Amino acid sequence: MARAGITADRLVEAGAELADAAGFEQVSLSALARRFEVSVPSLYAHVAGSHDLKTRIARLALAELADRGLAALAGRAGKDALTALGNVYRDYARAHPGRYAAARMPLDPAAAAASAGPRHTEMIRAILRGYDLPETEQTHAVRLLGATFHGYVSLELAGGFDHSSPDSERSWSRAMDALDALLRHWPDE
Amino acid sequence: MARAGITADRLVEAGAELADAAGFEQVSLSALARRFEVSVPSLYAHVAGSHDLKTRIARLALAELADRGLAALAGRAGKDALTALGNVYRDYARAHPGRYAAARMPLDPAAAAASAGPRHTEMIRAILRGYDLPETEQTHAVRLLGATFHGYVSLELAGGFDHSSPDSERSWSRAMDALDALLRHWPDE
DNA sequence: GCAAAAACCTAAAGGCTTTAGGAAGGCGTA
DNA sequence: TACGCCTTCCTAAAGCCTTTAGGTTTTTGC
Repeated sequence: MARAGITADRLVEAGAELADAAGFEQVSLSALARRFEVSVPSLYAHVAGSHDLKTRIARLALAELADRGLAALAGRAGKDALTALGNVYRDYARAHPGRYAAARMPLDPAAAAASAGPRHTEMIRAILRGYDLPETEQTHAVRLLGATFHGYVSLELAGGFDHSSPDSERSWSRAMDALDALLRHWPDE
Repeated sequence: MARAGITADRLVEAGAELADAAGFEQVSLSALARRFEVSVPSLYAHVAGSHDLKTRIARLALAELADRGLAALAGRAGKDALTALGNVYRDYARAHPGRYAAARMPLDPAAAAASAGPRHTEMIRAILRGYDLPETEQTHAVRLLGATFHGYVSLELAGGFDHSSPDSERSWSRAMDALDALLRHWPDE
């Protein structure tokens, strides 16, 4: 019988597509085996199991997000940079909801360290260079920005802002205005 | 054989406890059947299935959160109220991680409308009364606050702030300072 | 006290993961 | 070219989960 030419990367890519189309929780070795017309145990030659596959999808998503973020930040500073990075997260989550969900999956310390996670922190730190925050406040601001980006995107994705006016587009724009204002007038300790 | 005296409420309560102890994704009819020493199909007399059970746990969590929020807001205004509500979310999530995860589960429109979700929006709106925001900006601010609370708590719960200094406690406190400052100096449209 | 409703049961089908062990395709080398 | 080995793929089987179907026992209420 002809070989299907499966590799770990092809599995992860197909898993990511499935996640975007049907939801991250629908990703299973069974579904991928059907997709590649191969028996389920065959997949164990390429990935160590279901958890391994999902972890790889998470790392793919984190890396894609970091790549896009870095590209968006190039040549921008201040509010321009802030908005650009925010839009990268938001647009990615809306275009690839399954991948975004994967990126939020808790990774064990080993996998987390090997992921693009730290690059995300770096990107937000880079934005802060356009504002005038004391060194001791940097980490607090990074956490607040990360939380707000993630929180907004995740609530919007869950449909929290559907069917209510004003539309989410406008709220997002005002959220960026607000974060910019906050960073320009960061409260004293 | 003696009856176990199972009711939907007891199932939901046990499910919530299991979620807090082992994680929301570990909640299953099988686990609860073992817990009550009853066969799995018996549970279908009380809940409509696994999804129904999880939805009920989500609604329980939303209601508990709203109750605590309301109690915390009584007699407070301004930054005091802001911090109090933020702490309710954060403390609840840390004390009941499984329930908190359940509360974040996407509900179908019918279940969402019957849940305590709208009360949460009301609570944040109440906080805004202590600040001077134009009517048209209220919804934007509600969304930003909700997103930031949820985002921070969810990142912290996922361990995002572990093993890095300064400690999360301090960042949280500064986040409350920052949100207060933001609401006092909300940027013009 | 008896009927009906409610709580519980076994049986069974179907989906998912994972391990064990066997067959076949393809590549490197003699 | 042909041999052998590694890798890819297979079937079989066990274990866990959900859900439906249909039967029995306990409890409740008239």
